[in-house]
Amino acid sequence: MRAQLKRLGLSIDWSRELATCDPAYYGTEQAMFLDFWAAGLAERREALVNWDPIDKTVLANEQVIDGKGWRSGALVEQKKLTQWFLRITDYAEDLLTSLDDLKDWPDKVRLMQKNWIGKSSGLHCRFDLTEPIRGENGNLIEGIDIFTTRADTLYGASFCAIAAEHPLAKALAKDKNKPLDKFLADCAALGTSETAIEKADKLGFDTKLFVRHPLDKDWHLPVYIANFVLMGYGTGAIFACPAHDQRDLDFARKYDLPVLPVVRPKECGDDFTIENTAYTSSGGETGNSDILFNARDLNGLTPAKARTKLHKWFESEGCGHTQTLYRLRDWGISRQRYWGCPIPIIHCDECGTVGVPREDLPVILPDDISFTPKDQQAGNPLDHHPTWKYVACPQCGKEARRETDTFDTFIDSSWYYARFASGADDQGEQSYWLPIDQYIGGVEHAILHLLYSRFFARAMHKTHHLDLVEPFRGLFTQGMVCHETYRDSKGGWVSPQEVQKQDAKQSGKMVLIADPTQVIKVGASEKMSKSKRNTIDPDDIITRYGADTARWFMLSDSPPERDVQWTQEGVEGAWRFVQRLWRLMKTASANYSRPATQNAPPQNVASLMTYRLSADASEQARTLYRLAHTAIIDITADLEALAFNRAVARVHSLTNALVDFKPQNEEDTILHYAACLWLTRLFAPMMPHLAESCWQVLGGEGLVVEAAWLSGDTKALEAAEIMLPVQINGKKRTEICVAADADNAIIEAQVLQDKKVEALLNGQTPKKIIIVSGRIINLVV
RNA sequence: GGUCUCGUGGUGGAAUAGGUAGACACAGCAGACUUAAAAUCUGCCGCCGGUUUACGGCGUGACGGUUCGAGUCCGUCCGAGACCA
Repeated sequence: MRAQLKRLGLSIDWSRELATCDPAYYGTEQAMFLDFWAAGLAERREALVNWDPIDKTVLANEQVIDGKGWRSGALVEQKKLTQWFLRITDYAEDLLTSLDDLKDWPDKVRLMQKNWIGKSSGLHCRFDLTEPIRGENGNLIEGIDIFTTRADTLYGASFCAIAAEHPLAKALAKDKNKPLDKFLADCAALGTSETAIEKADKLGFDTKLFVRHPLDKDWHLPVYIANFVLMGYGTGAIFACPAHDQRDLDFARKYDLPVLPVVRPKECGDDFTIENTAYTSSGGETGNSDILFNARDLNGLTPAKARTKLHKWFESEGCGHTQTLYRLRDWGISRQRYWGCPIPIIHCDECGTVGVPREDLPVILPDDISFTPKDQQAGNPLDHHPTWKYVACPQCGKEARRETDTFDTFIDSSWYYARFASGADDQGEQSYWLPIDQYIGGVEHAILHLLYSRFFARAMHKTHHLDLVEPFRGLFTQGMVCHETYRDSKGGWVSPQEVQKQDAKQSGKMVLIADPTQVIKVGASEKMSKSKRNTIDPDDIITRYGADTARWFMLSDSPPERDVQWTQEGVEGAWRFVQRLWRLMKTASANYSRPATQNAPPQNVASLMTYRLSADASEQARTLYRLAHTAIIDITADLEALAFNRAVARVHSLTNALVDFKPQNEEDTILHYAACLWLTRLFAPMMPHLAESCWQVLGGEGLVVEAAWLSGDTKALEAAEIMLPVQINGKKRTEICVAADADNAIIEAQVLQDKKVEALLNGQTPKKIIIVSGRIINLVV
């Protein structure tokens, strides 16, 4: 990888290269973690996780497929484990509001983070049980606390639902109850991911308990335990309004519970009913086209107004309050894997959880571990290691055990930018380099890496490791490199190296090189991956065509935020263009040094970089000059905007003009030569190796990358006459040539005198003439 | 289901601020050069008419709207993708 990047000629400062598996790197990480812990940003607590009982490891939500471990196929359980967490939720509000300041981030990514943080404001209130019951610990449970963003639908309440982990559910479970135990076990087997819960059948268990409606104490609602209610969000309990929430509706239909709509569109009558789709349109701040009905004292209000009224009422009655909730969860960072940074903690029976003393850092991963122990014991290799985890407690000196979990590897990538920026000696450079001006990455990191890094910067700031809180000032999300996929007649994947396109005169089809009778099925272009064998080895391309061809091709067609389709034809096109440029430069250089121009005024290359055309230059010279300066101005702007594909198109255009240009006199020759120097400067950022060779052949001094960037001669772009398109009733019919400084009256007179226009008007007088200066003329008839 | 983004030739894509749609390239077709091929060069290349020339009609997912003028703005729908549920 390193060799390939070097061959491509990327400007990377390799002296700053780092590896996150280097103990020097993760040792700093361990020290920071201890600082976070001391500052209350890290904590150890029990949490529900996906547990694979065969591999004996925690699984991330995305590693649970259909309730089974992606690797072992075992039914995943929800298990309560003691885990380390970073308190990212402390910064939920800050991470959200600061998004507004990240002006050079794509809106898309900011929106994704906003949704992920998921701030919502709602009502916290209580539904009292008709008969209080004893909890697991003997305490009295008098009611169910709920959180809702839709207080306006309270009169449409049909039942209450609590999570399987809710204290009330546990209270019921303590009296042995077989159907309930089975139900709770099923819930535990479902996994913790939202998608799993969303896709699962809505299942409920009737507790036979009842609660009183807070707005009408005589109104009793049944209480269910439901698998779609999450203990981790809000209070772990909801009131259900099936008419206005799809999940509640699915549940109500299944268990035959009442569905009473209380919100309807203004234009519908009071006979508005709900079939199988909940009416959910009034959730936001807007929704003013809706109105409440079937809602007693709230009838006629808009949902937003009804919410305000109810929130006020609950607060004045002292039985509820407005609450802000975030969807964002704390970041669980414990992993039962060998590949990761050891968590620098020692567990002592006497002293509890003790940090590894600074002087003992880094805690280094052992080399002698076994991944598949003979006794078939799966799980964490660090835990099985015969000696590693046994240490003396740093406080009391008694026998103690190391924490055998390692950090989520996302931690490693959450602060590497700071390590790059501070260099090897750790001093002074941070404030020069940070924040990062332009960060580039795939959009797949929009939430995970980019949110973790933003949090980490804040945590590092709080613990005095960093003097800023936003690490990335500008963000650009680039596309992937894709390639067509190929399959043989048996359906097996075939690599691009093994196929070729037959001549159109034969079949034009893709066939196997080894056996041209075998036709290959061409599939969709997809992200390059080894499994689909649609990868191209950069080394092959560089060896065959050179690094610049590869660079040029990648920049040429697609805008960088989109995927690039890698095609053989495209690469060859880029390669032909490299040859074309090279031929042009050789010709220009030869022309310039021909005896015919020996009498030209002495020009060195440096002065030609700012060459300005003389007043009596030829027509074709003036045209070329204008074209070249348009290119300078446009390409400068394109590169600034990362619009490389547009810059490439303009380099093509200028090259075509230079190839076509046949110098007729001395100034023509000088200009042509100068324009070749300019062109070389312009494409140098994209094809640096070729540019240096061209620069050399043209007799440039030093390196072209070190030559000053060009400044466009804006005056050259001002022409004496301009062509204006003429529209009649908005359709382009012809164009006329007018003086650049002509005012509207002159243009109007001129356009009406124009023979073509006269013919097109066919005797009619325009009702109105619209002239947009420098742009267009429109005659309305 | 909700929110957001995007739909332009055979293909990748241009089109600043509502002002000449299709720049630039890939593929294709025809020709020149060549013993031949490759390379190179020249011409054509949105669709439909037309005396294949001058030109005319249609055309940016579909249908409407605003405007002198809409790929661009607004509405509805269809399709794709992302995120959320």
